[in-house]
Amino acid sequence: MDERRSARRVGGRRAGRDGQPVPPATVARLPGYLRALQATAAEGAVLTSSDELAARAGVSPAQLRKDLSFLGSYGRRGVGYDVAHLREQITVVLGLADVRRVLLVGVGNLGHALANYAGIAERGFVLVGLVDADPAVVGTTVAGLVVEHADDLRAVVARTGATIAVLTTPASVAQRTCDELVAAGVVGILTFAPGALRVPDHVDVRTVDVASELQILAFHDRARSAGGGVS
Amino acid sequence: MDERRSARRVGGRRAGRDGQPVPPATVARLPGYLRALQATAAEGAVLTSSDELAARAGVSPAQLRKDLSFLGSYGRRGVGYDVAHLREQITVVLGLADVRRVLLVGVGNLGHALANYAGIAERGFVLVGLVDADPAVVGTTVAGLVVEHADDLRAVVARTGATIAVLTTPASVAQRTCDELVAAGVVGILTFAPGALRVPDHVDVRTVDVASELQILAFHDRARSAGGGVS
DNA sequence: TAGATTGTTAATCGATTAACAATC
DNA sequence: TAGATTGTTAATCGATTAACAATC
Repeated sequence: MDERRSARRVGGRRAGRDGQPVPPATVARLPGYLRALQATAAEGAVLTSSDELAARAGVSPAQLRKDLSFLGSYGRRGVGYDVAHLREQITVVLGLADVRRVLLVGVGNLGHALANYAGIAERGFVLVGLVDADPAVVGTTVAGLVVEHADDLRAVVARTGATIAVLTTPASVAQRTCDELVAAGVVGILTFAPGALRVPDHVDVRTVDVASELQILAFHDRARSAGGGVS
Repeated sequence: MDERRSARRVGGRRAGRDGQPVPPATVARLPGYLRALQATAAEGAVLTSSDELAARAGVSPAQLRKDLSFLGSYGRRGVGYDVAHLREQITVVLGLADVRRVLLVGVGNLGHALANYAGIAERGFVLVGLVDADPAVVGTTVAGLVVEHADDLRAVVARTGATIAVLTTPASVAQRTCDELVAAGVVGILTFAPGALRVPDHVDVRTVDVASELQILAFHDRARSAGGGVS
């Protein structure tokens, strides 16, 4: 086993260059750094600093340097970071060196919007399939793909080689669909259905719940107005 | 000033019943508990336990009890929690006792889908306005509301009394639109545009970045396949 | 009373921050 | 060399977990 090629795991967490695991909180910020670097590169800058990059990403310079230190030492003291090189390193760490294949399940209003969302393709992914249970939707073309039937989900995953799925079905069928995706071999699921999904340990779930986000905002809204007394 | 009615603040964080602040991590889980309680109530249960509720919400019973303890003591030892009462308490804490008015800015594919998303109304919010910069969209009716022009944003906020905004504009105009929302008096913003938004301290921002979520999933996907050697 | 289940405590764990030595 | 900026350390802070006394 070639240690330079293989990924070493430390306590179930992917190891960085030096064998240290990358903390989840750091992983969650890496996409923001990558995006900030792309903006910097677009302006033609060759070098950048933790100050500049942190400002763009909306974190503190200390936080940024700490995060990058988990990946390795990609900056030069007194100089800064090479934009192209750091961009490349983060791309590799995030697993975006190879394009990831994404399957979208549930082509309703939201699924339709996401299928046409350019940001997905721009940031390392290919949409390889669309699946829905509604006969009226199956067979139609959305974002250049023909929508296939939910009954064929397993075959679609096998044929397309999708490893990541976006789940935009009604909440009532989310868990069942999730189970089918897992059975088909998908290892990452981004769900927009409210409610917790149960998955085996080797599967990763991220949940976007719009109403929950609004409720969190409402908490602060209330905290703000309650003291002041708007009357 | 009546202490029983007014909200006390501790270090800028809203205080719970006993004056202790509610930790952000706890606040972020409250919507999940509320939803679990609604499901429990829908099944006709009058009492529930930390075990059952935690399982539904996808957290540990210890976590749930700890979280609820920040709000006060709403359970009975040896008995459990009264579903209706706990539901009411969390609703109040989250600031959902009064319906919150939401403005949606950017009626493209995604904005259109969100405007029609029933979950928003079901969970304590009213959509009170739609705004877009595209003359082809302004004047059309979406989700029962006539889309107004972005130039009138300030007037729309004033007229509708919206305190929370959903931002689904292109990334290029997100910061400018955000500034206008803040100037108009909005105190909570849920943005779907990638990239950090700068806002004053009294404004709360939550960001949903679909591509970032996928990239986080890609990290784990890579971690998984790199060790195993698929070929 | 006996059994069940909360609310709270203390211990552990992970994340953030600040400061500065290393080094370009 | 002098100035700049990283990478790392140590301190602080916040979140999670496990255990159990309180109490229904």
